[in-house]
Amino acid sequence: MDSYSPAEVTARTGFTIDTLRYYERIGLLRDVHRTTGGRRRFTEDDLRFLHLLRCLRDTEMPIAEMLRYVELLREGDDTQAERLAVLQDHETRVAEQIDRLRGHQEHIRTKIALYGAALEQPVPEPAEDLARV
Amino acid sequence: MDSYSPAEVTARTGFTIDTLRYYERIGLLRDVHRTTGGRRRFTEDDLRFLHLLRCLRDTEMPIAEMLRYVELLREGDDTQAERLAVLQDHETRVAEQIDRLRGHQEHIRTKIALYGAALEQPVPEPAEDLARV
DNA sequence: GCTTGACCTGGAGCGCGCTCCAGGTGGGAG
DNA sequence: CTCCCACCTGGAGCGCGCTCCAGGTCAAGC
Repeated sequence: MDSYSPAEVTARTGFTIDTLRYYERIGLLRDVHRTTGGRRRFTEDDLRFLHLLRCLRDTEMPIAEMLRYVELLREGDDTQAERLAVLQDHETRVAEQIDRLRGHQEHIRTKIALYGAALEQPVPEPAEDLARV
Repeated sequence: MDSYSPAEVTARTGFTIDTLRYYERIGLLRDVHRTTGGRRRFTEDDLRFLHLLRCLRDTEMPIAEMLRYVELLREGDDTQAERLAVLQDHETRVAEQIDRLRGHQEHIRTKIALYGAALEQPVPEPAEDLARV
């Protein structure tokens, strides 16, 4: 079968089993198959969807927005434009986030360079200045 | 005077006054000056330090690690190497973070492109597939 | 001198996103 | 058949980083 136990899914997606159950509880995962005994079986599609969730979570999309996305999915094909908009808005935020991070990275590197200089010739650079950049 | 009221600092750093008080409470800000009446007055150095804090927070440094950094600062000049190490470790994480974000951004863009294609010629691309990337 | 609004303190509360727990069940290995 | 471990449910708890509140004080402007 191309179906996966919770343990296999945790291995492949990095979500803990508790997180998978949580996502199902709040409606982020829907219609997860069960064995007759009630154990979850995840499909290939579930896995793909979980990879998308991981991508969105790792880029700081709030769960509420992911919920909105799955709600749109559930409503069918005529919500495609809205889903696209959700993703585009998010992509914009991710791009901004990357830019901001790069700026901050620059700042940190500057500070690192100052420390490097101070450690090489310790006397002339008053250490107090290091708190000032 | 080159000293600033809480309101001026919130305007210049983006921290709320509650956050400033919180940072002082937990020891992240130390020795903030007061007027005789007990109101805070922030110095130029405080501002510079707050900008560093903002940079570290925005790049996801946990507060516990920023506390370690200020503790090292407090301990004096012979902790410079350790402070440098803290910053270098962090810079590495920031770089990784940027790389990961770029990967995820690529994924999102791919998905956006799929939606774009589906919306332009709606028939041949089954909408269900959109959940699969 | 009075008003008014920014500011003070200590402490409680909150929102997010999980994470853990108790107590019980399913099902493959030996 | 038995064992044992992965899995189940509902619900409580947690860690982080603030954020808000009550009840009071300071000080600039009129």
